[in-house]
Amino acid sequence: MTRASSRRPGPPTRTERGIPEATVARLPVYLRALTALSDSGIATASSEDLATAAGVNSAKLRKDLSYLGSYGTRGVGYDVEYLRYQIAREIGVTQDWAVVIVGIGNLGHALANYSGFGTRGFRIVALLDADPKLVGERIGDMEVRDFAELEHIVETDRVSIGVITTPAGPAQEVCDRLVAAGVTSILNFAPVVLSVPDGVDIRKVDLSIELQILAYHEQRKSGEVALPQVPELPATNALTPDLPAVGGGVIA
Amino acid sequence: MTRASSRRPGPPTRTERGIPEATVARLPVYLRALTALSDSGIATASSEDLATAAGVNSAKLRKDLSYLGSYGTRGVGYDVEYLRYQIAREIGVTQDWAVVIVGIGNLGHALANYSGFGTRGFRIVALLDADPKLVGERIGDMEVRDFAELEHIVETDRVSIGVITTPAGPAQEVCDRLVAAGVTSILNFAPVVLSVPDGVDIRKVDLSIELQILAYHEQRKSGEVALPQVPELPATNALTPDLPAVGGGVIA
DNA sequence: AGGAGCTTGTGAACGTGAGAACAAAATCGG
DNA sequence: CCGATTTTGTTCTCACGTTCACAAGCTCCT
Ligand SMILES: NC(=O)c1ccc[n+]([C@@H]2O[C@H](COP(=O)([O-])OP(=O)(O)OC[C@H]3O[C@@H](n4cnc5c(N)ncnc54)[C@H](O)[C@@H]3O)[C@@H](O)[C@H]2O)c1
Ligand SMILES: NC(=O)c1ccc[n+]([C@@H]2O[C@H](COP(=O)([O-])OP(=O)(O)OC[C@H]3O[C@@H](n4cnc5c(N)ncnc54)[C@H](O)[C@@H]3O)[C@@H](O)[C@H]2O)c1
Repeated sequence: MTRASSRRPGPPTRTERGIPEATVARLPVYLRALTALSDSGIATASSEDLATAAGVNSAKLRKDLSYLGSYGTRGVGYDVEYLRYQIAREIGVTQDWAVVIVGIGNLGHALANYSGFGTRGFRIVALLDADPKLVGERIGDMEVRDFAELEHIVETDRVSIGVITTPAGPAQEVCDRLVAAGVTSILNFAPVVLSVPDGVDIRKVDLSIELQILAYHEQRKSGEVALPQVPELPATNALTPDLPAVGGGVIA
Repeated sequence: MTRASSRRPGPPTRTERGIPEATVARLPVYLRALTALSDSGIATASSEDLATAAGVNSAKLRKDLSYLGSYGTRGVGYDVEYLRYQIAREIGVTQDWAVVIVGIGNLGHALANYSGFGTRGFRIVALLDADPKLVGERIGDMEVRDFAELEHIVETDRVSIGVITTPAGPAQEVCDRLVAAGVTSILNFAPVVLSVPDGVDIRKVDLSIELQILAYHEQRKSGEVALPQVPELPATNALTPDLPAVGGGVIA
């Protein structure tokens, strides 16, 4: 509340062309839905059609789109190609983004083999690993290179996005190197909380967390009322009594 | 406002032991942080310590934990082992959940090779694929089985969680089969919006979307004010003019 | 025993997000 | 040219989530 002139309750905030985060997260879904419609030869779609294709409700979709501008036509709907272009431009996928992947193990290999990135908006410019045995291996039309080349590659290819698929242990160190080299957006698959300086964006993908969230809901579907019995509180902060061993491990 | 007796502003809602969704999503993070602390030999931790380890602010952490009960000690903090057990119990990872993975391609292989699930709370009971060439292949101590065996396996092993790593095309069909077989929680990696009946939970992991969200923020870091020029609106809903080809493709 | 010092648990204020509802704008048929 | 019909863009309201701030409660020291 220090700036932003005189803000009354008003709309969500929308700081000078700033789009609400929840909306930003849905734009890629709309983009994909539009592409699907386009591929089906559909030229115009109503908010209802689009909302169905994107799995949201139509009021939300219209409000989301309204943050970008007025790209629809009342009584008609949206021109699929035109809207697709507008969203792509807003997200920034009209240009190509250079990406490096660090840690070419199980997951790194899968990502490297994946054609979905290359096709649209993202270009993988390097696969990096610290393991000398992996360096030089060919994956598709790329070759695994030594992690030491990071700084050089980032500078040469103007890399702004880094993907971390190393084990949890070295992830923070790798992250620091990426940031120092000039990478300002990071997608992290390692199950650790990474800390980055201001100005660097970080997102994480965490399988174990997703499964655990599902487990929570699953538990309450079946058990419903019958939750496992709670062991009595420890008398004081006594040195941990014998509780069943349970997980959520650091390695998980 | 139809039910729930007389709801005044009151607390978030907390429908009869129901924990807010945002909190549920963070509990696994706390669980991991506690395991890390435990492994470092730390027996007691304050909300501040825990919050730092989990990458959230301490007020939020305390409020989250308060939904589970009063497991801390004022002036002291939380007993690490005890809290870890309580969270694990609440999430439901004190028991093992049987999981099937459908679609053993690049990503399915990576998941199958991953030790992180098996270690705690989740047990992969089958790897399924429709491709006869893959059926029979060994991955670790498991063997790829025919997708046709799904129903049998789900029943025998009481599978409640399914992971979909097939291409987008067959994903809905696979999903329907899973649901029909009795699976009530699904983790989907295919870039499509799956529809499921009430009572089935679904979560998605979508790489392209994550990257596109990063791209959005990246674009506004660099360009800041200088956004690419907007082409003029189409006069009417004329058949789509010549816009640059852009992505977010269905395959992505 | 009593007070000083910490740290939890929670009430209250604030901000963000979702959805219902509707006026405004466009098309179309007569 | 007008009224019926369709569908957007937006307003209003309620629900949810986050953060602050502080009383209550615990430990330890004197
Ligand atoms: N494989 C999965 O399905 C899966 C699922 C969920 C999470 N994860 C997480 O993803 C990450 C990768 O998993 P994985 O199965 O591919 O592991 P992995 O062990 O197969 O591969 C890790 C790779 O990182 C490389 N590496 C290690 N230290 C490095 C460093 N300092 N610099 C550069 N490279 C380094 C290793 O040489 C190895 O090639 C892990 O953190 C894991 O927890 C994996
Ligand atoms: N590989 C990645 O890094 C990556 C990244 C992001 C998203 N994805 C998505 O994850 C999914 C899998 O990717 P992938 O690279 O492993 O693909 P893939 O083509 O390597 O593997 C797909 C597997 O699914 C099997 N399959 C096809 N139809 C099936 C059916 N009806 N029933 C059972 N099995 C069937 C195929 O035989 C194949 O083995 C895709 O939807 C992809 O878009 C993958």
